[in-house]
Amino acid sequence: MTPDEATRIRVRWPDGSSSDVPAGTTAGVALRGWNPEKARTALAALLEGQAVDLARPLTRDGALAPLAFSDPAGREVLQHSAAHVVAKAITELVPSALPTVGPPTEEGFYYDFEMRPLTAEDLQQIEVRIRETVQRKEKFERVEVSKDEANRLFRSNPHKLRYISEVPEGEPVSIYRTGSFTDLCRGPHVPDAGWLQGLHILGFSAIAPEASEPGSTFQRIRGVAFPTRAELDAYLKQRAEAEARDHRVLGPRLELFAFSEEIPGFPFWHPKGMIVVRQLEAFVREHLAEAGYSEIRTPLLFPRTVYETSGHWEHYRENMFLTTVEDREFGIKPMNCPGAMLTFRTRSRSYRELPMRLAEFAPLHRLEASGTIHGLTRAREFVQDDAHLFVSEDQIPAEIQTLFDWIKRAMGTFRLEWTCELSTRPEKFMGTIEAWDRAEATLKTVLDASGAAYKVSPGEGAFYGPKIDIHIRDSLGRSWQCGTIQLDFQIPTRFGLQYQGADGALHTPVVIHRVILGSWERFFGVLLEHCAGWLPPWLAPVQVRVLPVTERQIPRVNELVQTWRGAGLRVEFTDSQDTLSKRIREAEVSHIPYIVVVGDQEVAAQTVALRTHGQKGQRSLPPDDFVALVRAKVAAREYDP
RNA sequence: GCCGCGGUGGCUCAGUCGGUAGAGCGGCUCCUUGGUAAGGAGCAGGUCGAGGGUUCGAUUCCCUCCCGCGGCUCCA
Repeated sequence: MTPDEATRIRVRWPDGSSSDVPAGTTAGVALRGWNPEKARTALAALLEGQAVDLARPLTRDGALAPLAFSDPAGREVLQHSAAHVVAKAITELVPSALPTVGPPTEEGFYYDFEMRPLTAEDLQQIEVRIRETVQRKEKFERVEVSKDEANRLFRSNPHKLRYISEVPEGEPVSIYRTGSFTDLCRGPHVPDAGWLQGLHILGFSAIAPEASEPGSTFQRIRGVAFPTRAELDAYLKQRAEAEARDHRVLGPRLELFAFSEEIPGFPFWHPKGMIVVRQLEAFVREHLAEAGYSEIRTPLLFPRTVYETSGHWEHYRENMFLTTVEDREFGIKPMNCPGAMLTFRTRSRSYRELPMRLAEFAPLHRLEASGTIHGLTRAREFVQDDAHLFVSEDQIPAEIQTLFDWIKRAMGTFRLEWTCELSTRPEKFMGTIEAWDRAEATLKTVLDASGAAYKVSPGEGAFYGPKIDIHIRDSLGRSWQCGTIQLDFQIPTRFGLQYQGADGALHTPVVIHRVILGSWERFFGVLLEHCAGWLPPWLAPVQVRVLPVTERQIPRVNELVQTWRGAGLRVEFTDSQDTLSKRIREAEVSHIPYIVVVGDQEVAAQTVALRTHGQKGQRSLPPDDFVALVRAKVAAREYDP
């Protein structure tokens, strides 16, 4: 029909070149004409920066680029296409299932359905159907329809009808068909399901029903997709390795900590784990000394009245362990704030005392929902490296800047990647909106000045103030909040805290609640996974294991162990009952960084044979040199042995 | 707390279509005295998560609870 065929349009390519193609040429065909090699790995295209299907006809001049799986946006296209194929399988298997949304995620994708709970048998059936769809290379076809038409198509699915109603009036609604399955979707998608050779279901679970639909049940099925089977296999292998470093497995195996069925969520720190905790404490205390902190110790338990003052009774009671003694209600403290506030309030204070920085490492108890307990990273009892800074408003930026610098340094010591988040006023909050706005603006100013990239999470603040959170990731990529800096204009007022200013008038201080590592528990859990159980020498509970080759060297080994312990090294030795190879293996699986072997040669030469984790082979050196080496690594808190 | 899956010696797992259980590692003992990731032999160790029900008989089937795992919600 088209006179347009005569019309040619100009396509600009990423390499700066451009070509003329007939109007109506699809993005895919144009790409092949430009660069067949790049077109081969393209699963979609970028048209003027916007992801589109390869089947999209080009209608006007513009910039066009291939979109491959290696591009984050391309990866999302593949994940989203995978979600459609999964939804197709589920709706075939359970026709009453109502698809809701199926977005890509950081790891892969999920798709939520209003439907009955899935079972393991369902999963097998789903996988069979997915394989069929992929093998048949079923096409993804885009169709644009009117809103009325879309409403007719999805009339049996209230969720989709709601999404359709959100499309601006007059705009066409796009839908995608894959075989028998039709979904409301903006797209784009891969051309066909043959791109999903590496589609894998990670699992399914119930999700909380939407508030508007009480009584209904929703299921989420999660998965991940790769263009090839080989890429999926590589991913699964890496994932299995990550699972092997789970701190919940490593902790008991390395005798660091354990949990008991008797009291879930409460860590038992074993002797070796306690050594690590003490080292972490020392690390943080060094900073406290440099930065002008004082350490305090306050009650673990407060009466209800104190929590009513602090606001915990109203806002946090359901997460507290409560008890009644002599007809008075008490709560075990879930946070250190009340103790710090009462400490400040002991006597009248002067502006000359500010900033007053009070640190407290006390066990905290929170009645976390049973289903959320997760080893050390989510426990019901834990100790934070906590402090409360009582400051005047003009002291806030400098204090937060110092904290930020320290966080950067600390994370560098542990070689942890971290991300930053600014959380703002939640629905349940104390105080005035004006005070909140001021606090949020202050944090934002400091963050902007620091140059750190951060994301804003509206409504995620604590009930008493906005906060900056530091997140680190565990071995499976789950993100955990560790450090946090929270500005609080509320609690000081509620406790009636005051100091006398230079002007002679009484002022209310601002409180900065802050933790750096978070809690020993969570931080250590993540760190253990990060280093796969190979703690840096300064943290390793046993730094050195000494092995005599035969029992002839036992006296020499005893001598070395005595000397080295005197020099502050954490040393163990094993006797000669097992073969040397066996004892080396035991030391390796115990994740001891330095293994020292002493045989007749070493006794004669007055040396030791050193095997260091992460280094090939072994070397011979005088005992004093070895001590100096380890002490230097420990003193500098070096990460590698 | 919600949904799904699971629970067999300290650990990892096999097994019993209902007739009270096996292995490897680890532990202990003995032999071996060895040169950089598992030397050999023997022994000990389990009321099969707990309680109730069905049954002549339950670790096995059913119910409840506890604990664990994966998600959801929530959080240091």
